[in-house]
Amino acid sequence: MDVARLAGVSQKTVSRVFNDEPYVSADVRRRVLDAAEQLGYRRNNAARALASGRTRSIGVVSLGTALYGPASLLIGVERVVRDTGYALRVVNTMEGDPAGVAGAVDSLLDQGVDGIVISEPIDEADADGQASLRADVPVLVLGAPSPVTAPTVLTAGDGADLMARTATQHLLDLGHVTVHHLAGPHRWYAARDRLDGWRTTLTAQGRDTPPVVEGDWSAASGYRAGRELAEDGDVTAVFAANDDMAIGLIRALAEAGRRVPEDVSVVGFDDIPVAAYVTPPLTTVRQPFDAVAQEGLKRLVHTIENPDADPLPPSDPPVDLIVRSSTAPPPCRTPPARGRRTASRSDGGTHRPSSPNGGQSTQG
Amino acid sequence: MDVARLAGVSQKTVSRVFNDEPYVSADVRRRVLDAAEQLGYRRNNAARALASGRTRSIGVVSLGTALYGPASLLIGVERVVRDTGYALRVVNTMEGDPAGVAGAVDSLLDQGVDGIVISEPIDEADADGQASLRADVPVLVLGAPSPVTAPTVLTAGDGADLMARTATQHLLDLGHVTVHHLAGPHRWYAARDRLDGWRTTLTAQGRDTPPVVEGDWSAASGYRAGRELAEDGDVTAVFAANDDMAIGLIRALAEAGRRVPEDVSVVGFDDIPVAAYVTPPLTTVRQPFDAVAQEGLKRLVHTIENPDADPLPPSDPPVDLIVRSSTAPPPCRTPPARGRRTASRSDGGTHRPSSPNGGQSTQG
DNA sequence: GTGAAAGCGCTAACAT
DNA sequence: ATGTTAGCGCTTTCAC
Repeated sequence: MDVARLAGVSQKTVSRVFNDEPYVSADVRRRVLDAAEQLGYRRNNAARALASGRTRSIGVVSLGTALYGPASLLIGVERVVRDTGYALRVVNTMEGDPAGVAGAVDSLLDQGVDGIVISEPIDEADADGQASLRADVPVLVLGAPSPVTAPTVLTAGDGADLMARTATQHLLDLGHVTVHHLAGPHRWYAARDRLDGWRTTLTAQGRDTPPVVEGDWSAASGYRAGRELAEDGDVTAVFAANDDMAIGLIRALAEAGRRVPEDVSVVGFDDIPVAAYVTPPLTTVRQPFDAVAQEGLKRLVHTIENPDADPLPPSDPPVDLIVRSSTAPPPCRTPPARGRRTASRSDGGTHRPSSPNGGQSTQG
Repeated sequence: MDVARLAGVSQKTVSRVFNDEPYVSADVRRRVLDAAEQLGYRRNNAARALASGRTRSIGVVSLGTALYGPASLLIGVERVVRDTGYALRVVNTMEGDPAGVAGAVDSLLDQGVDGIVISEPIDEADADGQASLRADVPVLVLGAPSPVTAPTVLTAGDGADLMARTATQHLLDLGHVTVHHLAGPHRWYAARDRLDGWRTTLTAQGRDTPPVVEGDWSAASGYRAGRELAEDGDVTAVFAANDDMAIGLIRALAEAGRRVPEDVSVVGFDDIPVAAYVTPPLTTVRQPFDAVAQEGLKRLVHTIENPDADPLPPSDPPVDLIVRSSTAPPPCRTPPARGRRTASRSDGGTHRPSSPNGGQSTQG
């Protein structure tokens, strides 16, 4: 190694300097650093990985979608991974991808990673996929438990259940007799979590559990669901599994002459950036993406670096319900004359004195 | 190597099989594959990289934001990179990050990548950063030219200019006397491109160039800008540099009693998923993220694998203006009685027979 | 068509 | 505090 020669020391000493190992005199350290600087030296990671058996990189399996949730989670993961000194390798899976998550994990294993993060897992199409999801490095599953075989399997961010309960409860507290649910695709753990939270809250209070309408996270699917729901005069409150669907839903409701929130209250999920600015400003649950990523990665890295120690215990992230203007008490039980609303026109309730930025926030 | 022993061949032959090199008999290939299968063998990438001097991975510097544009671009890049057989390393830069893009590039170089993609570059805070952005591998800059020093510097996706011209022209064609512009942060190349396109169109037709209002891409900033613009009775058309700002803008306009599109037309940029479902459905320009990523990466990989050949020539992506309901001809010059609209309420034009999904699309 | 030898640039283990 | 010796698992080069 040229740096060693230039600094007049052994290769091993250079290695020591760059790895911040003890037992290098200040003088030697300086000489090495200078020599390296002068030569524009940067240590070869491939050689390092080969010799040490560790790649110092973490792989993440992410959904190939610009949906706010998955994208935010990925960003959070990147930041934390980099802070811990690891590099990040990313592999996306598209929904319906034949190779799926198993294929993505495999490709990460091929590349060589010290740990794997599976973000927002969904069920694979074929049942036999179950067994094939195995890794020989620790795995962190974000958003839900998942059938993975690995030396250590960690879970974080599975708090959607509680958040969904909070959202549903908010509607109930407003006086609604029951709450309808516009769910995400059933294959998504995240969607099932939210659905469970909703159902749990309803049954715990002895309320009716109306049939679930399932969307695909898109505003378009929310719109379709909205047309359906608008038919049913009994619907006074809907909890949508994400904000995009809530927005589509509100539009369909408005077009059908059902005002939000006067006739129907809607709660979303995610708190996407435009949520405060649509009409009406959306009441929603903000997901703590960064906190989840941070907490999960901390435990994953701990496990990577202390394979024999006990894994760190999980900790629950906060629930953050943002109350804006899409929710209100239900309309009076003895409704005014049916002719009261004109069928062909609608508005989203902009007549309220509005301050979109705000919305009171409730920690729970 | 155990596989070699089990198959009764040399190490080199195993290598040949796994690299699809010629000159291996079908029989031997089978034996090797079987042995590998049996042993659960997967080749060690670190060793491969060390011996060959190529890491077969590409690094991408991305903005650490869930904004639709950057996120979509990243997804496109990942897909294409994986299709070409490379691995993807990701480093995010936050706006205002002291290390910035230069730091990100450096960390990628440290990790060892064969090429670098810089997505959506923005100006660094300090002027002296210019010189430090150098890499010893080919670089692809997505979205704009950028001062980078590297063996090869490629550019793709710098067509925002043309798209902005199309958007502005659409408004002019509708009969508006001039068009206001709600720009993105000036530090972003993408924002400047759009601004340039807007200005060019206006001056080319001898129109007035109203002062630019600058936002930060967020709906909140669009809302602020909207309050300002609503004061000015001359404003009949606004081209917003992204959809989020357009949505905030529309809300502010609505609150001020200015109807969209009857009083003011608004065009957005991006075509985010909810664009068709907000009120009114947004006319916007769809960005061809996938096409840009694909085209750019194809050229980058070509350069990586044929360092001495001439780089492939760039090709222009299509422009896709989606006309929905937020644009219309300007109000009559001799306006109807002022009392026609009730000041305290507003709607976004939902009275139109609406089909949010649609919107006619114009290839240009 | 196949194999032998050398070495990529590090780190691990053991000197000194 | 610093140096020596071995490899890590592959690809390269050249020989057969």
